[in-house]
Amino acid sequence: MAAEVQSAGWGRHEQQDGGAWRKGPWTSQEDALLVEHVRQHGEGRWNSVSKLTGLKRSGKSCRLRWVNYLRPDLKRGKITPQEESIIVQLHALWGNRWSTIARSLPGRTDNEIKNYWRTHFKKGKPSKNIERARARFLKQRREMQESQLQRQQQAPTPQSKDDDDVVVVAVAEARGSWTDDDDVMGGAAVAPPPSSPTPTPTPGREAEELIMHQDAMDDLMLCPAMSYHLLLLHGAAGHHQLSDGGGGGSCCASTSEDQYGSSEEDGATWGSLWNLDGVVVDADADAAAGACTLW
DNA sequence: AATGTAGTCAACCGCAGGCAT
DNA sequence: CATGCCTGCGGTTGACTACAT
Repeated sequence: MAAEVQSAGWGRHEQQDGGAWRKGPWTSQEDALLVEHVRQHGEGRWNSVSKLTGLKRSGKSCRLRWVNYLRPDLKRGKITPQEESIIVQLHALWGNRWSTIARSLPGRTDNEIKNYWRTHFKKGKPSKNIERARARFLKQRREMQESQLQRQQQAPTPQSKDDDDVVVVAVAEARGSWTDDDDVMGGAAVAPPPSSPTPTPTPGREAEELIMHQDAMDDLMLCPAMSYHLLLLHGAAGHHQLSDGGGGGSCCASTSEDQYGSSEEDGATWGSLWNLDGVVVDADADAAAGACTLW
């Protein structure tokens, strides 16, 4: 039922003025009309756009155009290696849930990410950067686990809970102080799993979910920035504090432009975090891992 | 310079879930 | 509770561009 109704739904207000919806590329005039409409009425109510603006576009088309092209917070330009790594790792975690992945990449649309994936990974091999990053993350995770083990052996803490559980809870608690808009990797790290699209879960609820998805959290450790957050929460990152970047809550919680724009110093921030180009995956990889200063 | 091929991107289509009535 | 509508998502397509031959 839904299918037929739905298709009809979007085209239902059909034929405004007896004519069919316009299709194909948008003109600048149409864009202007849509932008003006959103400016006045906000997002949503897409089906009313045609009535209010005279635009001969379906609500569905209007929404798509706005979301994928006209939104002011969209980031233009190529996907950066950092973003690429995030995409790959989140895809490994979530599969083709492009919208979920997109939420971890402010300024990028699901469509963009989807296209990028299809172009770069669908039929080909992952880039060198990705392979390097994967190798490094695996290695670093192993080292982390080893160091944790050592810590536990050397100085058993009064904590009754397993370390990983503590991390999970800490992440959930920290969530409260991070904003979705600002929090790039934080969003990624604590984004609800695919099966639980909770709009605004309470911290407690979220902690519960995260604990429930302990396996997923384990996978998340593959992502350097996510792991970084976890390390921060463990107090293992020295002077790097979550308060860095103000409300952002982390070194990588600045705005999208800040992160990937042309800024060199921001590039340095990411560089220190990801250090993709300098990573060597060989016998000296240990040193390379160390070169990732945040570890 | 012309042609073929691959890559990229915008847009469409169908489906499913949520919400209101 | 059932029905219909709205919105969002993922898959797919087609046009355009860049590059190779």
